[in-house]
Amino acid sequence: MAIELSELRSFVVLADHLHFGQAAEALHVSQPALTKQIQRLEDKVTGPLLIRGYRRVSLTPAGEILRDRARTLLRDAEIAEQMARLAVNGKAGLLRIGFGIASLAAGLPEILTRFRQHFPEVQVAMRDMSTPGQIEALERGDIDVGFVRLPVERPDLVTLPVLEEMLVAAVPRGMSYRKGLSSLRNESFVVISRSVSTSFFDHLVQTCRAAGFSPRIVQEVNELFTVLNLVQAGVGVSLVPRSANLMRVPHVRLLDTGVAEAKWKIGLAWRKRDESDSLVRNFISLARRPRSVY
Amino acid sequence: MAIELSELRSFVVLADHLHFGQAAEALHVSQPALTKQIQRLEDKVTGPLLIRGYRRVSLTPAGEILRDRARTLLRDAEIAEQMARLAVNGKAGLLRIGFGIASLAAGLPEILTRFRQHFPEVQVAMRDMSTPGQIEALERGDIDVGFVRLPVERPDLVTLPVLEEMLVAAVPRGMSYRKGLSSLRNESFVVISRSVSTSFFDHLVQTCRAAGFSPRIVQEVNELFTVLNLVQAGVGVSLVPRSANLMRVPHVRLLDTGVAEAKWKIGLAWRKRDESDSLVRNFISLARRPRSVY
DNA sequence: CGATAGCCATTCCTACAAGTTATCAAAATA
DNA sequence: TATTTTGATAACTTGTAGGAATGGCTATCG
Repeated sequence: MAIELSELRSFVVLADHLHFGQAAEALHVSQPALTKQIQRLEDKVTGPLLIRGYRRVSLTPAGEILRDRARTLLRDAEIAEQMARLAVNGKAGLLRIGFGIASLAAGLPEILTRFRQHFPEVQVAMRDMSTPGQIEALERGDIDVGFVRLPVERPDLVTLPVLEEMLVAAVPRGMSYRKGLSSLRNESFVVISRSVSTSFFDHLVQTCRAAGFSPRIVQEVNELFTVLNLVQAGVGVSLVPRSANLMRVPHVRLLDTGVAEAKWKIGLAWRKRDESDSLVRNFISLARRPRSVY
Repeated sequence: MAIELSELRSFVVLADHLHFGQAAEALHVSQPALTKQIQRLEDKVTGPLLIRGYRRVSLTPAGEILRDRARTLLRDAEIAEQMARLAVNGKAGLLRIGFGIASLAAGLPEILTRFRQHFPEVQVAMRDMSTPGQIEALERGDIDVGFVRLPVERPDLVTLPVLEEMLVAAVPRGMSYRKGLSSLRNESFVVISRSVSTSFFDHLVQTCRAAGFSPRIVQEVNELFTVLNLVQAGVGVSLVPRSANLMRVPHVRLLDTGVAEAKWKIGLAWRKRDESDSLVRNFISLARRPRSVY
């Protein structure tokens, strides 16, 4: 028979009181019960842990060693139980989140901040990847939730629309925009590289097409922030997510395209079989709750 | 109710097998018993640790966390039990040993070596102190055993003669020693400082007195080895423990004094109330066993 | 010195908790 | 639809941990 934690708990309390009666009271058991618990423990370690003297109980050297080890053991057990309890409630563990260009500027940072506040014990791993990349990563189990461009139609994935995003024209101050998007038909375009996000790039081209022209792309960069700065510098114009206004680059105006195709939905995606995973569930329900946008 | 190690043991085995029937068999219990154990555990952490699918049991994220923590916890518990078991048998713990000038050269190193071989888990702390210092340290509980000059007469201490030691004359090669110790009546003496060991110093003077003279002390040093080297260098002569021959300083002869007072007994001393301390008992019984001397 | 008090061990009994056997229920094959 | 696999449930049994009462040892006190 191996040692049980309850025995160690009793032993540690006894080691603190050095008095069977008082320790028993502290443990809410009768004194004979404690005596027998300690005897069991002493049987298991094949020797005495305490010296029972007249009105004086003291620890043997072995008892002192076990007391010290038992203390840390009990603390560790406490922590293990606590962590498991947090984990089953989705309050601890590891959540791997995929996100793309647009979602970063949009609601993601705020959702993340809120999630961190609610579940400080959860480790969050962020992975920057395109929507198709996220879908593949979800199916392969490399990430747990993704911020994807909707719609996603996969039998094993579930999605939840989180917000509607739209492309707006980013033009330097002073540039004419009388006729809406088509005003930019002859301008130079600075865009995020197609290799960074195929879908975003394609969507930009698509939107221009809807306005009746093909954008003349003169520069491709990797960051949305860079795009805006190049627009400010007069290198060209661009179409960016409306949420880019959060970046507040001066002298750059963000203007409605007036084109229906400019809009798209961003949503959360996760595995259907993770519906029961409380960590994922917690994240979803937090993202679902109303939040300030822009 | 708090978690018990037996529950964690069952859970870990189940997490390894991922099959209730097989895990139950491995644990030598029936399958329903295991099912209930796991249910208890899941109650305690307030949520599921396993997903029971058709022909497929798998761990929840919380289950994985608990499995990992449980494993280290069980290992630690194992170690704690093992250490306690060793400790009650006097095979682990801390033994503080006092020793003086003479005992170091005498049997101590060998006893120590043997003790280390038999009880490798026992930490040994050595403290260099005189016989009266050791007696006081024993009574104050600062050391557990001491190598002392006998006799010791204290009601709360027990002693065991270990070996008989005697002072021998240390003279440089070529010096006359025809008439025994009294040959040295007019020589210069190099001795160990009285502040290092009062009893040793006094014993040296006592021995000379028995030979009919008072030693003329020209130098006091702190180490026996230094004494021998000064003798070799011709600074003077001395009386040293016979066991000093182990140091084998060349050109120094160690010669019998022919004086009964030169002899004394070295013994082990320990607290009477430590008779039940298996660590001390083990050391004593090892010291008691026959050993090679010189 | 016998009486007393303090304190742990022992004994005996009860009750609950944990185990066993037998059976059920769900899900995927064949 | 019958069968197989596998975990959950039900009903019953038993081991054992805990409670109350008692015993026994030891130092102190009147």
